[in-house]
Amino acid sequence: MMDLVTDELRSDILVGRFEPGDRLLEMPLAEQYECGRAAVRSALVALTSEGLVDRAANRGATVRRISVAEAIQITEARSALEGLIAAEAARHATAADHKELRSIIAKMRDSVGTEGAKEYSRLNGLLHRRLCEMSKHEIAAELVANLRNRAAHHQYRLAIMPGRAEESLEQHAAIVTAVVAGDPTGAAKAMHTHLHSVIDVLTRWGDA
Amino acid sequence: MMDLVTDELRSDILVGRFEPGDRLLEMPLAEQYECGRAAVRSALVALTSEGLVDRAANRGATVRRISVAEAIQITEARSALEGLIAAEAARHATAADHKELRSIIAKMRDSVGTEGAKEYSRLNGLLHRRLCEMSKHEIAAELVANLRNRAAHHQYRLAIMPGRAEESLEQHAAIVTAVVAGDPTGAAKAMHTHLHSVIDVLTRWGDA
DNA sequence: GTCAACAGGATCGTTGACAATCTGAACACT
DNA sequence: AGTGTTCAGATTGTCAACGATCCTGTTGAC
Repeated sequence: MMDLVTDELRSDILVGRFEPGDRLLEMPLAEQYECGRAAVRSALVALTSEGLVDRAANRGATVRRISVAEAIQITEARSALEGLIAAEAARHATAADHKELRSIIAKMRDSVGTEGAKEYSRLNGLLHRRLCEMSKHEIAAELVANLRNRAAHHQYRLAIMPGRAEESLEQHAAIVTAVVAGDPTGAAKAMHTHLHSVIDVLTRWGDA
Repeated sequence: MMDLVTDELRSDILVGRFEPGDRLLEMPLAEQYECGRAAVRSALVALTSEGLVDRAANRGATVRRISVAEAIQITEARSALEGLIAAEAARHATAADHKELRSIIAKMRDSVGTEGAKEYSRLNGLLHRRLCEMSKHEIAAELVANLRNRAAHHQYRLAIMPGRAEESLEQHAAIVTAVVAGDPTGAAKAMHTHLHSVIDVLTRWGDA
């Protein structure tokens, strides 16, 4: 029960059921998840370590608000780590993995014009997540997953930017091409250019 | 009191007061730190999120044991992140920072032949930590600090290897030279070669 | 009208006791 | 001897209540 509450609360924060700045009162959460205050406290401690929750002594917890400046730093760190992941994925990916990656890119290409940004965003997340798994680099994968969670809100705002999908599609395709070619340094470089283009958008966002 | 216990327990694990595999029973720890079981539980949850403690449901917590393979992955992730940090440090370091870095290198050079590996290891840690602070990159610095903690045990075994200090001294000097020169890509590269030499040692260690 | 002191409410932090679960050993059975 | 079973001990998970702390709105003096 204890770990379940942690997962549910994290999930509820990530999907926006709780927004940045919202207070996370122990008693109401205990009722909502049908558990005791102890389980909620445990979850809040864990999510604080993960950087998703702010906690002040005797003043309670809130959903952590990530500034644009922080989102940029998070993306910079992701760039460093996902470069490593892309390189390792290029080394370890199997033929079946190659097929799956190409299939994801194809679906992304389909969803660009037709459907809303939601499907493209889902495929985007799926691609990055599968690359993490293929890299067999558990440490880097865990850190990247955490960073992605922290900036989830900004990622979403970025995904619905007009024209953004077209731009990022080619970058994603370049990453997959390098991984399929078994080119570690090429894959890392492609990942860097992709995430640095994200940083560019965030920077312009911060100035405005 | 609650957060204090977390810090004390983490510190006790890092300095080896508890060794990998040791059980962390709630009741004895509560007596040792003169607090209630709740505070200990809270600390165990937090340290589990940090990767320092293993917890199995209803079976208690132990100090996490890091294999050589994991230590290698940790160092690879550090290489990616500290490359970023070295580059940012090269951008942001002030004249006073340059002076301090050169002073640390000088002290390292002194301690190589004369004193035991303990002083060199201390300066090594200090150098990396100061670079993290100078980079002004809080996100990367936090992640690196965590990774360093996770592999603390292996770092220590590595530090007392004969001849290791001489080899790593020149690598550290190269990093500082690039940072002082305000050369971000050079600093990142120097950091990469340094940490990849650490990975080499760990790899030979793993084979043996 | 402004500011400090104060009381009330809300919320967290801590404690102690109880329930649930796991571990290991003793024991019966084949 | 080997295997399955039962039971006691140890340890964690959960709960309810109490005390401590902080925020808010009000009161009163100046």
